[in-house]
Amino acid sequence: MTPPPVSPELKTEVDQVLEAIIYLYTESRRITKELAKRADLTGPQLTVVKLLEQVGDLSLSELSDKIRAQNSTVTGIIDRMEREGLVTRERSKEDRRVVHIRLTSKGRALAGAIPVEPMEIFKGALESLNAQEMRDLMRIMTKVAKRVKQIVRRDVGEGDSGTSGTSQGQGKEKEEK
Amino acid sequence: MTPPPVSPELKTEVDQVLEAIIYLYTESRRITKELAKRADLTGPQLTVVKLLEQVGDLSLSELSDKIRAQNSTVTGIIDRMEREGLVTRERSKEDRRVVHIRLTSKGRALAGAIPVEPMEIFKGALESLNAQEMRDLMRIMTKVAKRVKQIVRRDVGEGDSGTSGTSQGQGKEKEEK
DNA sequence: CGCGGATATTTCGTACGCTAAATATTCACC
DNA sequence: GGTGAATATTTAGCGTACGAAATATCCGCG
Repeated sequence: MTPPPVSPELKTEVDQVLEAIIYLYTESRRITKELAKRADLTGPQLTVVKLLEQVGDLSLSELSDKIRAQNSTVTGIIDRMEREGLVTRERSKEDRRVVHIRLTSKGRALAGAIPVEPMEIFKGALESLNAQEMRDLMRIMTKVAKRVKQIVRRDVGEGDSGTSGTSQGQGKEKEEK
Repeated sequence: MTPPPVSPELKTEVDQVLEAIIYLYTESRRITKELAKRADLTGPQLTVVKLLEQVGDLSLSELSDKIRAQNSTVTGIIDRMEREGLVTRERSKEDRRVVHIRLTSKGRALAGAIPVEPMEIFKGALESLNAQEMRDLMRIMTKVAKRVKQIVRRDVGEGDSGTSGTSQGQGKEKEEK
């Protein structure tokens, strides 16, 4: 992680909610990692293996979409998985720009050995909510997400304008002694 | 990020909530990065600069706690910031193991030039909720977080043992093979 | 005093993750 | 039927992130 919180000293309601969100997110990554380690995989690799097991071969771009990462990132992940003999690359016959990623039998065996998707734990917790809470949560989260999108589009979208400061491109430092 | 979702084809309520959470989290990172870029900083660096501006000098360990990262990670971040003349390292006099991180005037100027903490945007969105929603959200998120902690402690905590099925507390999932 | 255990930070090695630029192909259109 | 815009993937460079091991100190205790 990194950018998020800054563990607040005095907590407002907002801070608490933020903290819960951050906790859940980081925890989901930790859990993925933990589960993955048992199979000598990394978090992203476990995700890929489980995904391919479920939906079959995918092109690298499709894979990137699914796991929400850039192509260049996935290239690296697949490189390492290929090196480990978990997947193979196969150039598409119809469109030779495309590469299909396929699980090897070793990769498939490994996927089978890992019982649940990491996210299941997370889901399990959400499912402990009753119907009413579930509805409320969904409605509220959706509202917040939408609101963030608005603010982002307005405030951050095309930045600058008055942002006078910021830019000390090269001013160079020479303050201290 | 990476481990999380796997963009679901059919979305249950749970999936939607998950997606909202993931969206909010990744968006908060994206925003931090975006704001940071205007000052020629990275996300974590902006976080550090803003933090030091507000609370003053911190030891490296204190800093790690605050931004929820490992010491070794923060060492790297501070290395680069020191190189850029944004902060200085000062060995503590009382305990020579400790290093105090201090903003330089350049770092301070930069911090001053950036108007809001990135998290403010996020908070702004949460604040658009009415009192009732806020209470609900806090209660629900806290409950979910607590539940995840339970499951984690039981299923993932100390690995192996009989954890064959990573079984969720509630019988739950057993749908797909 | 001197030793062993605890604590603070750094170093090392590996894996993401992103952007920008390079490559390789495909496709549309003249 | 060739050329330039689009698309798919890879390469290159930088900055996190983490765990484990190395370093340097500090501290309590005999």
